[in-house]
Amino acid sequence: MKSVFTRKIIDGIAAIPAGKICTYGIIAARAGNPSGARQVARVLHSCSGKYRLPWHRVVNREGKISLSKNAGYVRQKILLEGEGVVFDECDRIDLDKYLWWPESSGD
DNA sequence: CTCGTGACTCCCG
DNA sequence: TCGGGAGCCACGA
Repeated sequence: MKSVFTRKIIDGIAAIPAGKICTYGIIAARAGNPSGARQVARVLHSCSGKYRLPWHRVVNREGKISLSKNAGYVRQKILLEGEGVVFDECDRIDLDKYLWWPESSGD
């Protein structure tokens, strides 16, 4: 862990249940930085190779995968499909159905 | 310590 | 409505 902010991001991602997804912005906001969506991505990159996080359950605001075909887009899609997540004709995920929200801890 | 970057997001044209 | 540009903030060198 580097900082609490990063830690919260990791914790938030790790808290995403299978078959569900979350967006960078939400995780960043829950971590304490609504504008830190990019940091989430950064953390993901770091954690994906260091920790064991469900990075594949994290998508952008449109519910789509931000990765490139040559990056890991295919792998992420496969992983999600393997968890029961389905993609629409636009390779998108139904945020209304699969978008999961971190625990508000009762706020 | 300073500079650069990035799996994003929002706003203006 | 679609497209491009700038902002954002933490982490690595």
